[in-house]
Amino acid sequence: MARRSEHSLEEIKEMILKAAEDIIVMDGLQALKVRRIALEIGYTVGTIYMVFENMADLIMHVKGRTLDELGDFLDEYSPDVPSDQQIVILAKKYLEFANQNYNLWSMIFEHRLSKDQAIPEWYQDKVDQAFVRIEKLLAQLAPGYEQPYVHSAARAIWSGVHGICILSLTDRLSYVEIQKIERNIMLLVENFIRGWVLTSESNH
Amino acid sequence: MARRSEHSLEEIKEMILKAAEDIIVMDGLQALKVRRIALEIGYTVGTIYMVFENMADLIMHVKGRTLDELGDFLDEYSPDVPSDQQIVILAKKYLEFANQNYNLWSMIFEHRLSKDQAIPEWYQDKVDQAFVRIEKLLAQLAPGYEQPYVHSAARAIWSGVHGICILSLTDRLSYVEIQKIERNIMLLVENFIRGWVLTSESNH
DNA sequence: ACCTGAACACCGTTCAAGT
DNA sequence: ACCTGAACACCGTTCAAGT
Repeated sequence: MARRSEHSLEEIKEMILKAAEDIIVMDGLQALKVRRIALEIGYTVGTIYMVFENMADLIMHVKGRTLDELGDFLDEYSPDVPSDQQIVILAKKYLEFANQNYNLWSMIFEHRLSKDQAIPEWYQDKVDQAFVRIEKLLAQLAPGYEQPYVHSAARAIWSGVHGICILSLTDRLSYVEIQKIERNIMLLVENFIRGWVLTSESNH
Repeated sequence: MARRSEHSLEEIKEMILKAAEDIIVMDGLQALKVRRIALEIGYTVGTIYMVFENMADLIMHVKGRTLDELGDFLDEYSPDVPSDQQIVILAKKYLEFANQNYNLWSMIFEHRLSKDQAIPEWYQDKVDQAFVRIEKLLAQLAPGYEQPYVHSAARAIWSGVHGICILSLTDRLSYVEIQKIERNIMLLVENFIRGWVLTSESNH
């Protein structure tokens, strides 16, 4: 025992994160235990505390990964359509990601760190990267509003899309059910934009 | 010890729920432990299992209570204002409740029961009572749309309001910060309604 | 019948001890 | 230096034993 050096610390860290993700995808966040991760990667519990401070730290890193994946997924949007349709497409992609990766996605919002623990800066950056990027994309599509107002509108409509997702989605829905949610998202986004553009025009 | 009969089972149940609520309000759901509840009500842990199946059962009852309180609070809305303003007022009241009772309110959405446990019927009824009532109120304000379409729109805009709340709120925000969130809610609701009424008019 | 509290299984975390 | 695994504190839940 001890001093195996079969894997570098970086490799072990990667193995742990991969194992944790697998467990969450299969059985949800509640099924994530140190001993199970240890078993899955062929090390003992102590090893996990070599590369992560504690469980909360490990979970934050899994959440960070999911945010990265979400960002990458949303970047694959197709820019060869009318502006107002792009928002709908982006919103649909968000729904698709949330549905396909439900246990990982919902974990981002379910898990709250205890009051004394501050949100790590690197994590907050990832949140910003994922969501502010969305807001920027939406803001590009805006008519001649003032910058801060555009930002608010983007944030409002995007929160709205997220609200529909979080209240509608459960573990794994059928295609028909997803289509219903898609229609609700379109309802919200299209009517909002229609009302918004209308106000813009009457201002000029 | 044993056979005290100082309180009826109903009284004990009430004491437990009250203690649990107090703990959650003060220190959040994570601070809720059987032993702490037992200490607070002056009984031992075994007693709690006389009136509740387990912790999950107890938590569901606390969530049910919060839903009742939320419903009562929203019923205090003032009907002596223009229809389109009523939605905004209702949405603002929702934000107010969520902010004032943050730990209880967020618990409704944070806590997920393990996969094997089904949602109790009485709890699902309370959810419907709280949220479908909102949807009905919103639906009343609608122009001459078809019934199912009105219902979808109500659900969409209400999910949107909830989305803004869930992404904006944290433990206890200042009055200024709450006002910012209020403005985002108004932005979403007012523009949605404007766009929606517009479509309605062009259909007739 | 009502309530206790020791006992159990399981959890995250630590750290002296091995190589 | 790297890794183990026993030990600790704490958790939810049970149930034989008291009155």
